[in-house]
Amino acid sequence: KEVKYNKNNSNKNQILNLLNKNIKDEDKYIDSKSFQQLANGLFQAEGHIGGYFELNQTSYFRPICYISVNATDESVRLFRILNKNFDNKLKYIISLNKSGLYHIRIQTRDWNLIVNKWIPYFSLAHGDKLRGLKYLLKVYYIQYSNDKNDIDSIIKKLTLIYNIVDNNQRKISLTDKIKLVLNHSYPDYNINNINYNIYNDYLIHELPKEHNEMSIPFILGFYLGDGTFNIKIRDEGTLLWYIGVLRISQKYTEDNEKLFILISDYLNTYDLDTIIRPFKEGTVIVLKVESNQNIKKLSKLLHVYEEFYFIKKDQLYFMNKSSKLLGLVKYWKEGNIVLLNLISEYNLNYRVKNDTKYKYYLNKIEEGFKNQSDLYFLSKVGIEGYLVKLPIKIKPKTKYFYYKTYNKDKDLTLKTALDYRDRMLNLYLIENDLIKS
DNA sequence: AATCACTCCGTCTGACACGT
DNA sequence: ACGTGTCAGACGGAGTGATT
Repeated sequence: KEVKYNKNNSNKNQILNLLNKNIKDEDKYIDSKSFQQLANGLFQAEGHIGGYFELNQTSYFRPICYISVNATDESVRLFRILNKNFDNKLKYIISLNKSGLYHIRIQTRDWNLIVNKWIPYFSLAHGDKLRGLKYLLKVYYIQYSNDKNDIDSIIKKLTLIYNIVDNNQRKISLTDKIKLVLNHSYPDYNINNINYNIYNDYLIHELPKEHNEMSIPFILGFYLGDGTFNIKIRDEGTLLWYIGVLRISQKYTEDNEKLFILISDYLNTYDLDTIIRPFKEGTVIVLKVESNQNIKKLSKLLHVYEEFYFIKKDQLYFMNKSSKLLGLVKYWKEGNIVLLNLISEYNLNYRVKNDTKYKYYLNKIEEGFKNQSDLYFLSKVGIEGYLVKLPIKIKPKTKYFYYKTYNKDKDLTLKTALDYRDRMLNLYLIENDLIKS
């Protein structure tokens, strides 16, 4: 279980000390390219590029780049590895939120580090984040150029700054800021002469096509930031129905839609289907991996990067484990209960919140299977005996139990077949760490 | 399954302050 | 011009439940 840092078990200095420790030995062998892809995915989701002005009447801009997440032992581990890629020059900011949980920001406000390290490192980002980095670089070149104080440079720089974040919360509007700065440096200049349309041309409207690199670690990192996985329990008819769903939601923008299509196309090459849907009257766009088949495929792809589970460790183990049962428990009572227990244990969305609900589901399973035949996964073979065919991967795909082997005792034959079926299913649960032996 | 309505609180995005 | 500590209001979206 991942440990969350809250006001009862930690203070700021303790967390800071942990962050400043060296990375763990086993993390020293992490593939740096894969980790960079993962970090870029996380940056895509939780990263920020922005900054602020020192003074209202000047255009001197101070940048801020960061990634922020809840403070847990795993997010500390993640940030330590990330910071090692920056020669440990990134700073940490720790804050306590209202519910008593700590939050960490790994950030820099250092132009030098941003231009030489941050921007190159996060060049695998897409859409608005990539655009933001490109704008920030342009701002840097203007701010430190010889003609930085030219009217043209000032307006160009301010225009770029105001477009780094699509929903900026600046107190002064772009036109007011331009007026303030120009008024201060050029009191005689007639600000009514400014043609703002020209400066919009400095913005990048279409990102270059070379940035279409996609990878499983990037998707994993993106999921770590903005994704969620849960299993819905549908309670209709006589039996329960379990549906695994992984979702990543983003604010609806053209950039994000393109990114989702890129991810979707990439996952398609692994024969994995996704659904992209607008949500909340088109303000949000959601990428979903649904259906038990798709979840199983995704689970296998992600499992390769188990060392990168980080802040979604619990959720991803839950996904890996439950995907061993999704789709095959329909006629299998024990499997049904184990899956229900898993869902209850991980306490995720559509959680089995309280005992009453849990007991209700358990009872539903008991009742549901009363009406089902006990001869599931087993069929009669003419007048010769029985055949057991299990939904799991197993050495002989099917196993026969002939009457003649058991002295033509049909009841004994059936019992042996059933014992075999139950034993193998139970073994499957044990081997996949779904129950204790 | 899809969609809608509603609430709450956590994060996002700067902003301020002060030192050198 | 730049480093750094700390703060806060607004907005977004997670969570929830109901309906079709």
